Amino acid sequence: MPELPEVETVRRMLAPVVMGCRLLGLEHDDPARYAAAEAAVGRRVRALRRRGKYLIFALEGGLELVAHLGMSGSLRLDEGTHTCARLEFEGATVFFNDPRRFGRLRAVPAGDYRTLPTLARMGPEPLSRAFTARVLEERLGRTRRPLKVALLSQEPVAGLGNIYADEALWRARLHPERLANALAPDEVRRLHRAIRAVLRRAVELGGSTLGDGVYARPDGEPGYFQIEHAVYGRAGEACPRCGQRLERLVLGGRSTHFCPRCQVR
DNA sequence: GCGTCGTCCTGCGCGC
DNA sequence: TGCGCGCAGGACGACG
Repeated sequence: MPELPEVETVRRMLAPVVMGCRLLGLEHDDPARYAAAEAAVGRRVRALRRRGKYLIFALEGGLELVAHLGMSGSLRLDEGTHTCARLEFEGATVFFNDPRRFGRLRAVPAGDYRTLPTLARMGPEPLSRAFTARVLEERLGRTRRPLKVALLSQEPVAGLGNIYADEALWRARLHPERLANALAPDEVRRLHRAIRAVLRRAVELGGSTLGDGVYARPDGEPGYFQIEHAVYGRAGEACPRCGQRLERLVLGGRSTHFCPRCQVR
C-alpha cells in the first residue's frame, strides 16, 4: 500500500514529466471520487510536492490538485488494467490505476485542507528537520491510544501506514499496544530514530511491492524494501533479532506484526 | 474533545 | 472446476 516511501518514489519519477506542463484534460469513471478534481484542468503544474502519503500538484492560479493513492493506487505512465482516471498533460498522460478504488483526487485552494481533515491535522514530515524527538514526544503525549493506532492517525508524524509503523516499532523495540503518552524519553528517542531509519532506507529502495502487486512505480517496476521487512507479513517466522516466533494481533482494525520478546510491553 | 467502530471497494486465497 | 466467503487496507463520518 502506498505509504511515504512509495508516494515519494512516485513523486520523484513524475516530477520531471509533469513540471511546467498544462493539464489539458481529466477523464474518469467515477464522479464521486474524481469530479472535485476537474477545476484543475487548464492549469500549469508549478511543483509536485508530497505531504505524508498525499501527492500535491501545485498549480498556477493558487490551486492544488491533491492525490491520495488509497491502499492500491498508483500513478503510471502506461495504462494498467485498472485505470480509473486519466490525466492528460502537455506531452504526457498519467494514468491513475486503482484496483480497490480507495484513491481520491481533489482540487482545493492552495493550503486549504478543510475537506481533507487528515491532511489538515498531519504531523511533521519524518525526514525533515522539523521532526525531532522532542516534537514526537509532545505529539504522542496528546493521545492515550496504543502506539500503533496513534502512528496510523498521521498526527504524531506524517506518512506511516501499516507496513512502516510495524517496522519502526520493531526497530525501536516497542510493543504496538504501549500507550502513546506513556513512553520514557529514551523510548521516544529510539522510536524517532527508527522511524527515520526505516523510511530513509525504504525510499532508497523505491518502497515496498507486496505479493498482491498493487503498488508499482510509474514505470511499472516494483519497489524492493519488502525484502528487508523484519516483521510485516512475517507472523510465525523467527524474529531476525532474537529468534522468537513473531506474532500478529489486530489493533485499530489493522493487522499488526511484532516480536513478543524484544518489543517491550 | 476524544476514542472506537463501520463503511467504502475489489481482488485474492481458501474451503467446500 | 466453480462458487461463496472472509480478509486486506487508509480515510472519514457517525456515534458514545
